[in-house]
Amino acid sequence: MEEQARIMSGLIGLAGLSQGDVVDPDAVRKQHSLGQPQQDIGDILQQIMAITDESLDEAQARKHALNCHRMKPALFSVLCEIKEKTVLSIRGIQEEDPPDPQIMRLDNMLLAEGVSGPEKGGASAAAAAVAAAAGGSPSDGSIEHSDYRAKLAQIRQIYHAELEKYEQACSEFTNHVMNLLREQSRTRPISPKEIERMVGIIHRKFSSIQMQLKQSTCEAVMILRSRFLDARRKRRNFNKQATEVLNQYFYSHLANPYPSEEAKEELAKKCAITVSQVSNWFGNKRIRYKKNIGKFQEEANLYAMKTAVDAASVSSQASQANSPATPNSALPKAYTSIPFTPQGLYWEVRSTFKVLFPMLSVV
DNA sequence: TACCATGATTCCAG
DNA sequence: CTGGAATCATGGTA
Repeated sequence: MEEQARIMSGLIGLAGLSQGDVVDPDAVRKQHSLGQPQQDIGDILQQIMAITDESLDEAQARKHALNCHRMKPALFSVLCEIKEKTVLSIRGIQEEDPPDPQIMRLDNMLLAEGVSGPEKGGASAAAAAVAAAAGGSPSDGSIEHSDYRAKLAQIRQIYHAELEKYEQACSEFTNHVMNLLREQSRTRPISPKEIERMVGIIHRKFSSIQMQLKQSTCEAVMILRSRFLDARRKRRNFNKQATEVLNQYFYSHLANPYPSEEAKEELAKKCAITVSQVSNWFGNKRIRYKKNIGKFQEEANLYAMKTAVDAASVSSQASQANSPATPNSALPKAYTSIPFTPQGLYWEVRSTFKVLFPMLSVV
């Protein structure tokens, strides 16, 4: 009975009433049984209205008295339980949402582009991917590639700086709210679960901001990429000297115009172009030569003559004891040591066929 | 401005 | 992965 009285007084205290107002629970019961609840409520209202007249010290003192009440924890835990069973459980249903597919998509893209993820591997992987798409090797070091890499690094830097800012703001805000709630939990019932839930809400809010950041970053990468690809399409004719070197090789290897990897590298170096450009050039040259051998005949003769002249000048410088000049002797060793490949054989047969039967161009 | 030349890209087969 | 073939897109020129 004594305990009950204490709880009652505590609750009344919470309602802002003075403990002296209702001291005896029996008296309360008596009043109720007498059928005077309206009078009772009137009193309580009166007392609530009177709170504003209380001094701050009085209110603080009452608050303190309440906080120190030994039944307070029990009361709060009951209230928390009720709260969870009602309000929070309703909200809880929509809590466990699966990871947003949109944000997963953005994350994957940022990772693939080398914006998020490990610094060096990611960035170089992206550069390599772009280089591969451009048909060049990552070590080409062409202006476009370095430009692309620099721009990507810039985007990456901004992204990480912003992300860090958001994370910091998020944790600061979370801490602030947690402290606030902890503080408030002394004066109103707040369960740890509720705090946790609140933190979750904050994180979700911040992650939506993060998603916006990720989205803009993806857009920036896309724009950069498209610009890069546009630039890639811009064709520049090789200079005269480069074309000469490539043609020289082509016509002096007409029987097997398939430069080895080393030969391609050598040619690339000589022409100041990439290995893939050499491959492209040979691919185009073979197909165009084959399509119209007649048209290229003059060019072929010209380069055959040039090669012969070069060879002659080289052989004249060499001693008589050296091996007799061949069309290839003026070329670097890598050029002359190409094995006769099956493609070469196929190429020769087809070319010969075309020379003999130009009218049968369908073959 | 039309036309051809040419480097690059794409698709496919081996 | 490489090369053939078709195609695209741009450069150069008459």
